[in-house]
Amino acid sequence: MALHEEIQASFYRKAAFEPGLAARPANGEAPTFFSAGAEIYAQGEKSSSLYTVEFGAVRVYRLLADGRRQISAFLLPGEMFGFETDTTHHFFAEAICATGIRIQRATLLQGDLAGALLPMALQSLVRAQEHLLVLGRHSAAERAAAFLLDMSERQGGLRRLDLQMSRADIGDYLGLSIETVSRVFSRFRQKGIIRLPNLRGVEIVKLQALKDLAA
Amino acid sequence: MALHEEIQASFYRKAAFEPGLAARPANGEAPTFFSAGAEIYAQGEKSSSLYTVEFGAVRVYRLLADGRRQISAFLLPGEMFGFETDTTHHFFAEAICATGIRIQRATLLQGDLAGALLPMALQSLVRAQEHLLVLGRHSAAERAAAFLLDMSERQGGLRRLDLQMSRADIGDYLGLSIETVSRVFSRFRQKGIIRLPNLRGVEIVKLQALKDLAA
DNA sequence: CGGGAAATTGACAATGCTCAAGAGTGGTGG
DNA sequence: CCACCACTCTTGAGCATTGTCAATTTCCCG
Repeated sequence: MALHEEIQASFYRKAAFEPGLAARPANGEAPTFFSAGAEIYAQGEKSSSLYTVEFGAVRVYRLLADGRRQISAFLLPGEMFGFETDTTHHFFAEAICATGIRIQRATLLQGDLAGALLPMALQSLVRAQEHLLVLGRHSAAERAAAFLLDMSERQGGLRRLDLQMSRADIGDYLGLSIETVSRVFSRFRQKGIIRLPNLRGVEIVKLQALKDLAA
Repeated sequence: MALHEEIQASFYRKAAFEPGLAARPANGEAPTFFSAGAEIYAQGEKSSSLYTVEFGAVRVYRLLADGRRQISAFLLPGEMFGFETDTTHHFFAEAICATGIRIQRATLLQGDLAGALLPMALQSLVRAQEHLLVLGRHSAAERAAAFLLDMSERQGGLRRLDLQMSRADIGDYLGLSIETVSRVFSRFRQKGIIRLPNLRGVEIVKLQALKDLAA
């Protein structure tokens, strides 16, 4: 059984006992499954849908010709992405780990739904603007602290984070090299601010220390 | 006669001869005038309006406790700003130079207008995401080139730019110090890519060279 | 267990920042 | 109208932070 099938099956098992988790959108579409690294859409592709993360995680990014990458957003369950001003995608979107995505065709989004969409778009805008401050005016340590706090808050203040994304992903999100990300995390660990129980896991020990750092 | 009154008077004088310039929005509201440096709104203020630049230029920014500033956007004539997810402003907005702003109360924006608003919000989102790439993964020279090209394109491809904003503004927009901005501009001038006819003016001489740099 | 990818760590280099001094502008008042 | 003055911009020198390159270790996952 392939990994994503395993996940899919476990999702449905869980859904059978937790009806809220399986709540369907008004149009009744079922989520589509993507395994780790799978492309959801590519830059230049025609855009005609909106995407909502059901479970898993997504990275949305742009590439430069020389291979530099900027991840503009990580999307967690419940979050929506794929807004475009025209009919073409200007970004790549990939599943970071086994991920379920609910896809809504844009044709269903005319009329009333445009109004419902505005808050989601504004949410993305606020996130992007917050991110601008981090990239423009924060040191490496401040960026890492802000990232950990953001990820924690977006998971309801959870202190044990399963980040899913690699150091390369984090670096390309924060505008840092993987080595710098690793060094900052190590320094945080040495100071007892966080623990790194496993490769992709982070536990926040001194929350206030992180908040002080995030400035 | 105070500066902004002078400006306002000159605007109306000009308007008398150029009806197009005095064109009023459908709701008939007249623009409000702000002199250079005047605050349009402040972080933490209650937000109940949307703003459209009629003439002049605006900077929207956030401040950190230690004085670091990140300008998230410059707004030029015809562009709209002030989108918020809740009823509080999360940014400061100031006039860069003598500026006219059309203010629309949010109460007028319920219903149908929400749909009309979405494209404007998405436009802001795209700009912010583009800006993320610049701040995260571009060198100082690439940032400056991207900035000049963006300003030029937003003015219809004009090659002689009157930037209005100071080096400090540009630095806080690009995540660079004023000295670095100045040095990069000087290097561009030495290479014959641009000319700097006066303090706030830039003339693009080798457009392609800038485009190559912007990567 | 073992292979391989990811992460960590170290040494060095480069980019951009800070501090400081000097030059150019443009606005203001005499 | 001109000269001054304050402010911004420019330029230089030294330094700090972060990036690059490389070696080593750790951690998964078969």
